[in-house]
Parts: sequence; C-alpha cells; structure tokens
Amino acid sequence: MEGVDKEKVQRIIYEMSKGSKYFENEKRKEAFIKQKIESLRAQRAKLTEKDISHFQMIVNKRILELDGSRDLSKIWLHTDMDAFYAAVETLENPLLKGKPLAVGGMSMICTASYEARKYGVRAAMPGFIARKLCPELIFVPTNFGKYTYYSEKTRNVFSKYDPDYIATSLDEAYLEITEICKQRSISSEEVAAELRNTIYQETGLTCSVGVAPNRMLAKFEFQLVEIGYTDLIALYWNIPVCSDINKPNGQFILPNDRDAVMTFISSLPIRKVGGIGKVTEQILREVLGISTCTEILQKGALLHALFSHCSTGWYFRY
DNA sequence: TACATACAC
DNA sequence: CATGGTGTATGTA
Repeated sequence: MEGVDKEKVQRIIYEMSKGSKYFENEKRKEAFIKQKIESLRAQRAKLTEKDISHFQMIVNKRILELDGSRDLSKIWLHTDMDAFYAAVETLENPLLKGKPLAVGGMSMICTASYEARKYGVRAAMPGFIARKLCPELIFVPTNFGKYTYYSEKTRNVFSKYDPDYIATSLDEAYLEITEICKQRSISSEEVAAELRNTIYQETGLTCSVGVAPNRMLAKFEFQLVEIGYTDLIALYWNIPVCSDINKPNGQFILPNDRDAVMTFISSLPIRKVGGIGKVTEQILREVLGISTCTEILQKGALLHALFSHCSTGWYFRY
C-alpha cells in the first residue's frame, strides 16, 4: 500500500518483538527452513542432464493434459467484504468514520481499517505493536454477533445470484453466475457491478469482486495433489487474487479466454496463489529462483524432481 | 496412525 | 505485560 514507510514499520516490529518467546520461536523455525533449503539445493546439484530431461518429459505431458482439460465455459465470481469487521463497527458507530481503527485487543487484532493500514497496521498483528505504529489507533473489541448478522444479509443477496453459493468465511463467498448471465443476457461485469450495488444498498458495506472462469475446483486440486505436483496449480487461475486487484470497493474481470488467462497468470507472483505462503515462497525463491508463475512453468522439471518424491514413492507401493 | 508444519481467514 | 482460534491439507516418523 502506498504511503507506508515499510522500513520504519519493519524496524518498529523488530524492536517490539526481539527477545520475546514468540521471536525466539520464529528464529528457530527460520533456522529449520534454512536447513531444508540447503538440503534441497544439494539435491538439485546432484541432478544430471538425463534426470532433468526425464522429468521434463513427464511435466510436458502433464501440462498438455491440464491445458486440454481447461474449462472456459463457466463464470465464477468471488466476493470479499472490504475490512469487514472494521466496516461493521464503523457502520454502527459513525464517529469511527475516517479514523484509524483496529478490531481486536492488545494481544491480537483481526482487522484494521484502511486508515489504520496507512500506518502499517495489519490483521494478525499484536495490538501493542499496532499501537506503537499508530498511537491514535482506536481499538474496538470483536463482536462476532454483529458480523454474523451482516454476513447473513450479504448471503441473502448471494443466494439471489446463485442459490448454491459457497461461503468460505463470514466475509467471503464464491458464486457461479454462468446461468444468470445467460438468462438475463448481461455481462459478468454488469452482474458484478449490480451485486456490489445491491450489497451496499442492503448493508451499507462495500465489497470487492473478482470474476474468472474457474475456482480451482476441489476435484481438480485433488488430482494435482495425487501426482504430487501441487505447484502446477499456478497453471490455472485463482479467483481470490482477482478480487484483490481493485480493492477496496472495486472489481476485476478476467475474460474466459485462454490468452487472457495466460497473460494474467504469467506475471503473477507465486505468493498470490492460494496455498503458497511465506515458507513455500521462500523455498521456491531460494532453491530455484522462482518468484512468478511463468517461472513455475519454465522450471517445471526441476520442481517435479525435487518435490514429488513422496508421491512417486507412494505409487511404487502398489 | 499420529504428530508437526503450513496455510487461510 | 502482550503474537489468535479453527479448520484443512500435507509431509513424515
């Protein structure tokens, strides 16, 4: 986010953390990951040209299969309420409007308003550090009853667009809008705009929406896991990242078109892909120099060589 | 099978 | 002073 002095934020977090039990534990974990990285690097160094071309063949075949099985016929929409808990609190107490606000307490905060984020305050940050970053930060304790109440309201709207909508948390859901677009002969963009507007009318809250041709179907993910090749998920697309792009109160439409999908994916940092977190990101970067999804495809053979051992071994047992 | 780690919210 | 609670998936012994 612009206007955040990242270095200063990092320094304050470090100053407040060092010496604590939490900090020591983090250091221990980091050392463990370093070790893992070293061992993977060693494995990588042992691979011969022949090994690599062998894995390359397997990977090429798999990529072709995946490319061929891509389904561009559906339209999926992902919604994500903007700073949900903070927005609900502000709605019920307008005095909080425009103020840096954190929902939670001194030990942990769940949500930070956008004003608070300008100071580097984030969800999942301990409150006492957040207060150091932003001394005028207002704390409100969590009221899950309220959030559930507003969540119900948004879900009533969702069900009008897709009765089988999939809620993944109080403030997020997936909707399949293929039918509704067809029935009413309107574009997914119009559906997204209308949905956002309806939610605002019904609740007074804003949300961000992403539209794309797939939501990484559970069945499909399962197949990838079976072959021990989770990382190829990046070949597909991740709808949550779409709703992330024009946040807050925005929308992003990825057309049902192979080239558009590939272009979108290619420069996407792997960290944005669901399932790739802080640790996996570090391992892929430091072992194989991978940081974008394109590089995942380019280095597919090495990935397969280093990360599919267990699964292949699992197959050999049968 | 059981335990630890990683991830997401 | 102080670093969550819950659910899911994966890797490993």
